Amino acid sequence: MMSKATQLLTPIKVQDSMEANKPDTATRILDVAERLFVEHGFEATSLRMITQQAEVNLAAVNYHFGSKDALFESVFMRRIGPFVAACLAELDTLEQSGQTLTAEQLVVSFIRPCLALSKDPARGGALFVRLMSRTLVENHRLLREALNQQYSIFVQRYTSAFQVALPQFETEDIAWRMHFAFGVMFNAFAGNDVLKIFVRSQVVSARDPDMVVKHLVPFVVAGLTAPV
Amino acid sequence: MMSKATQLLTPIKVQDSMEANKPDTATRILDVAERLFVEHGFEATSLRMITQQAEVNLAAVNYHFGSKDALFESVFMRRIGPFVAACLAELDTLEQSGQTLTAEQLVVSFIRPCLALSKDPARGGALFVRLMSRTLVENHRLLREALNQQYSIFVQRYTSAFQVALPQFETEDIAWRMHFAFGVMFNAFAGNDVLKIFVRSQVVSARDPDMVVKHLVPFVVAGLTAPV
DNA sequence: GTCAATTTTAAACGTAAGTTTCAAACGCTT
DNA sequence: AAGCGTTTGAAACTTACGTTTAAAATTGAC
Repeated sequence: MMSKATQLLTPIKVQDSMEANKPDTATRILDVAERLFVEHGFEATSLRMITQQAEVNLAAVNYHFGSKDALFESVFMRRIGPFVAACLAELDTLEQSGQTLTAEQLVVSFIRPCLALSKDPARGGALFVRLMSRTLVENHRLLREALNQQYSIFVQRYTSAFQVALPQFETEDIAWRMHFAFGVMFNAFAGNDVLKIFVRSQVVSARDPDMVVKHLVPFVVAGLTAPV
Repeated sequence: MMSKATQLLTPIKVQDSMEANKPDTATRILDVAERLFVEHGFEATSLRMITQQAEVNLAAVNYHFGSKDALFESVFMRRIGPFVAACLAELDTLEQSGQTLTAEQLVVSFIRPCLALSKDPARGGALFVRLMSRTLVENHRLLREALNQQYSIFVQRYTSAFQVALPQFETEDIAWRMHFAFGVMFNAFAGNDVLKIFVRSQVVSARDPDMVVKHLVPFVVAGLTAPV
């Protein structure tokens, strides 16, 4: 699709050189929808906002994805697979090294993909972590139904790894520690600053990924390994 | 207001004895709106859902509160004042005791009001913590504008207290630690389980306040006091 | 008991939402 | 160049939203 202005100025062929690197309609919709869903939430983002910013026709969403719900699912699913794969690859590398794994190594194995994601605009940067955070508190149908449970391997692998790395804890304690640890890590990368409820800006660089990692690792590792 | 059935059966007076303990219209709207805003979010909650469940007329919201936006503000403001006051009262008690405060005491001074809130249905139970969590990630106008900054005293008091309790850290480190600590505490009480993104249910009792506290305190205190 | 102020009611308003339609335009194979 | 499946286009449709209106009911003070 071309913008109306471009269409008038370049009748036949020149548009190719000008817009060759422009992604196709479906991708453009996904990119814009991802950003708007993160910024405004699912309900507050209208298809008209998406299609206008993506410079596509309103009907394109229903043509390519079927519905607004299905669009959200596509936005989410485009990212989660590669992300989980990256974490599991980190775990594989660690476990194949043969050394006895520490909690810190496991934390870093999760943080490294988060950091890579945050620094790669081609994969949406930190948008996906923020999308997960929103999706969680918005309690989307997508999360309640079986669509996501295909990634239960993520939790299983980390649970097993932490049970080995923290043998002094019972299974239930491990679950609680992971609950807290992944909670604080996800929220840190999503830039969710609860203290903003009470004061304008507390941590100025809360969305600088390198700063997050620097301060996050000691906090999480200490929390994970603390005596019960 | 009476339900239609009641109206038919009890023409004049008996309704008083049957519905004497029923809160007035505005309170009923606030109670239902609080629950629905938490469950479905601001945008996905319609005034019709609220007024139907509250058994009041649709126009009652605009009559008593002015608009849907103003209703949300009223819902939020009804709870935040007493909550912040409770935390500050805990801090006052601690500081007046004269002893040198530990990070754990400060953590508990925040957790105790959260726990009291979670166990008191009359004040909405854990709903308000969940509402704060949603309000934060939904980035409400209410939080961006000056309405909330009247509670900056909350952050100031805790910052000062932690600077005394953790003298080995610089101001910026304290800010990061508080950022993480309050993040994990709020999310724990809100019952936000990020691992639910990947698997059905990890921590079964994640919304049992006593269990939360039991596991939360060691984690947070260790994270706060860990060496940089 | 009366009257004024407050509250509740039912209905309607204008707007914006997601979705559908169908013709036009495009891209590709032959 | 023709033909055909795919994609895009402009417009309309249905529905639900927040809000407003004005009459009716209720309440409280005198």
